[in-house]
Amino acid sequence: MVGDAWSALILRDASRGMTQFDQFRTSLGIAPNILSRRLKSLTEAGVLEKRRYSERPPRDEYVLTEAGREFIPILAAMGEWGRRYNGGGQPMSHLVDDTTGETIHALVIDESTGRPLREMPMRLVMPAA
Amino acid sequence: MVGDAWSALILRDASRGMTQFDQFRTSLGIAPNILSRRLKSLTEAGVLEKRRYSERPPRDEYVLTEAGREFIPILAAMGEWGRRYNGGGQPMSHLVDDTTGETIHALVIDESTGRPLREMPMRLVMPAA
DNA sequence: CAGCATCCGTCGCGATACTG
DNA sequence: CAGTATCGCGACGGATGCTG
Repeated sequence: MVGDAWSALILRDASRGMTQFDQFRTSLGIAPNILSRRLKSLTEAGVLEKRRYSERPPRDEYVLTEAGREFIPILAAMGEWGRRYNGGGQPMSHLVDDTTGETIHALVIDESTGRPLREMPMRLVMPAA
Repeated sequence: MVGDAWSALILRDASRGMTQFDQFRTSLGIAPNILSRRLKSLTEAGVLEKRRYSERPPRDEYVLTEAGREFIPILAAMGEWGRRYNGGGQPMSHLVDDTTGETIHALVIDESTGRPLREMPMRLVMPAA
């Protein structure tokens, strides 16, 4: 779903409250036809929802669905990883808690035990063929 | 890094202990030239390491680096997401704790507060231009 | 402001054949 | 077992122009 050059960035911007076509366009510097294509595919994938917020003139906005909102932490985890292993000491964007201002470090755990997945021995179980 | 059709699947298989060219090839049904290309790019990305384990005949194996191992939980989180929002009730592969047999549910939290990122108000801070 | 239509270049994948 | 060489195709991104 985000295996292309732009979709992940669009979702990131959407999580920051961006909703309009032109906001995405100017924020990302993406060609309008490409943005249109990606917004459509993200909508069809069920992570964005197109909503008409004005009839005259007709205006649509794109907002994250629940599935889309639930995907944002994964983007955050990818960001955390990139900062650690590909940052190279350069200053990079990062997340901060909007209430305390503290830097956020994304970590993937097992929900029931609370243990980091990184240190858990696990097995992938395939469905019955 | 995994924005193509195969790299994520290769890393997944590598996390299950797969190391050899032909293991990946038969497991995934990928064309050999493509596999070669992807193994090279993943190696250059620093998530796989090529190691010679036999001199005569020359044999190499591909093993996850620390960066590669640290990426696996992110794949797990993506799998969890897909199961929830794109599974459609169909039987899918899932992770189990290898010691207890319990099903693992990946969750992204903030490391210092322990709160799920999903329910945290956050802000993306850009580096100084 | 919010797109769609068209055309075009590039890159990644797939199939096949071949090598040490 | 572990790749390389070659070819064709499709998907994606980019530029440009047009519409309501």
